[in-house]
Amino acid sequence: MVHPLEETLIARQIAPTPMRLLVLDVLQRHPAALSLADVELLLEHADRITVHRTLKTFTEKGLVHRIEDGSGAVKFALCEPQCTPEQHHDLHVHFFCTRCRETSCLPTVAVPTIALPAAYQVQETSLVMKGLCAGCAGIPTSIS
Amino acid sequence: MVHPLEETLIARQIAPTPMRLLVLDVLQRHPAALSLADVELLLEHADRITVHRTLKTFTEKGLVHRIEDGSGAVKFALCEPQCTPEQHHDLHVHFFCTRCRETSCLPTVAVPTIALPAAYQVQETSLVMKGLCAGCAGIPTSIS
DNA sequence: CGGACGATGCAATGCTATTGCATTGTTTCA
DNA sequence: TGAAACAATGCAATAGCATTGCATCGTCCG
Repeated sequence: MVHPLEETLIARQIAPTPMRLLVLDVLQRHPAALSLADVELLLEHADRITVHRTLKTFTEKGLVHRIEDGSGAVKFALCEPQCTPEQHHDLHVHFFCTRCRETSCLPTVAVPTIALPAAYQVQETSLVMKGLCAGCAGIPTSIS
Repeated sequence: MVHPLEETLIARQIAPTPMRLLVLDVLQRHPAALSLADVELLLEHADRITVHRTLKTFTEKGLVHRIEDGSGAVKFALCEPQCTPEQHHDLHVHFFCTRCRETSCLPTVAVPTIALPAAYQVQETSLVMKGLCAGCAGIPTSIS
């Protein structure tokens, strides 16, 4: 029987190499969006460049989407199953916690339709909210 | 009579040095948001670090706001008069043109109120739309 | 006049993303 | 089976933006 992780990659036409399975596994286990450095740390012995190219491949194949949360580093999170390489369905809000610096997807909060002057052709909308996440909101300010 | 540019700085409690007046002048003349490198180029003989610190000061004093448009470089644009250092009123949509790579503020397009689960404490909302701007939309794809 | 303070500018550094190139591993086909 | 063809990997090196350290300069104030 083929491993579920392998099936996920094959469904996206990505060759299921060991490294890619490891990266996918990390992404699936982690609820928050991960930066390149995050993945590198979580995998211990992984090469930074290989992880970088793996995430690039994943993005091009529509398996993950990029999130620019203003932290300086681009983060990555798994897409919904219906995403395609041409059209990322990451039309949900992303939340960046200024305390724990974690970025999470809020799949239940849709990005509203916004009307622009007719001359504009919109290809993509990115909506990032910043503040305190559910876990950090109740904790008084302190150095973690 | 005090120069209008000086008045703007003094109103924000920023000492009106020549360099700051130059940077402010560039920002006022330019309709699109400018990156650090943009300002540096437009001022020819300005030092990159000084411009950087000038923009940092302007941001802290509530004169300009930072825009992360995903181009890799942070861009800056003048705030509305009612902005304060504590609360930036940049609650308008920003538009990043993927063709001319210019980022512009759309003051007339407000960011809609978005309800999050109660546990979240929102401090800031950033909404960037990407596509073709009014000027580039009519031009057929070509290498500029 | 002289000290204090802020602003400026040069040099150097850190961090993230990215490319070049050689090696490894796997698939394909004769 | 064996060898070419191709993709994936990993080390080294580079590029670009942001940032800090430190010395200098200029101005304001006592």
